[in-house]
Amino acid sequence: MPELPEVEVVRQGLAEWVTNKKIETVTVLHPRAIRNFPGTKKSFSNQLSGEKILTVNRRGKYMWMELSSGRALVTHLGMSGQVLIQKPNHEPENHLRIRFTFSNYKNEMHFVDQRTFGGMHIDDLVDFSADELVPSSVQHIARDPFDPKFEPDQVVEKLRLKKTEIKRALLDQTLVSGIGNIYADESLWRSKLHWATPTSGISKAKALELIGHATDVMREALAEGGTSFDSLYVDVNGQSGYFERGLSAYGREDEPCHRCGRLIVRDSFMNRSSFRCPRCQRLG
DNA sequence: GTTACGACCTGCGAGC
DNA sequence: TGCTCGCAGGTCGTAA
Repeated sequence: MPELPEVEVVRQGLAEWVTNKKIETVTVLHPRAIRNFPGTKKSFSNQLSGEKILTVNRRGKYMWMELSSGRALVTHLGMSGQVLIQKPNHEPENHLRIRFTFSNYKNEMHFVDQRTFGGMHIDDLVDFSADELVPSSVQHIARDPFDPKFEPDQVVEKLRLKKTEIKRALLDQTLVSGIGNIYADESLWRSKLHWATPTSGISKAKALELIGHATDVMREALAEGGTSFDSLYVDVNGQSGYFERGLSAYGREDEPCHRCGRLIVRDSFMNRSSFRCPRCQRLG
């Protein structure tokens, strides 16, 4: 599932291949892929045709391409989204949703999404802080740990004011962005915290340790090209990452804890799974 | 204002 | 073999 490291891998690939490329045609093959765009498929295509891609940026799991008109093409991969660079005669993917061609580049850009939780839309760029523009639809997203201006102290301060469970807070993209189910479980395992620990009961030092572990585990994953459980997560060239073998909790139900040997358990949490060591990560 | 929860969506695998 | 059902989970809207 694309979380911060996986989206960053895609962003880096896109920055390499589509910067300074001029969009010629845009074909929308599934309406849900542009559900956050207020216009029609045709107007989406018309608004993008002729635009030059200047930069490829990211905040948390949101990615956007800054366009020559001053607007942005915003992309969220959702659960199964991929942005692929393909040769012009490439067989269309089963779940190809949007196809882009360029006037000064022979290859195509394909937005592929099996579960259609992801999508693209066009947005205005607005001031976020000094010399920093973000799409208006991304304004509410907090800085992620890869952001040079990310301040762990501020996150910890806000986190400790919340009245909720620690994992729920980690997944709150308005508090700290980029963390999804996989890296939340890994950070909690490294910090020896149960997912249901109340945020109000966590010391400042422990909360800082947790944010530090979240940052570390996502940096390690980025260095390995991200985490892949299946063919749903790949980079722009269709290659999978290798961090799955670096995981200590997520997806390891009934396997021994790397620290104490007890078998990892799976709990149901927020209608999804949460993996933890029953000895290292006890509640209270 | 804050928190909790259901809905959205599709392919895959387990179970019958 | 073929069918049904549960599961995967990021985000948003709505209810409390």
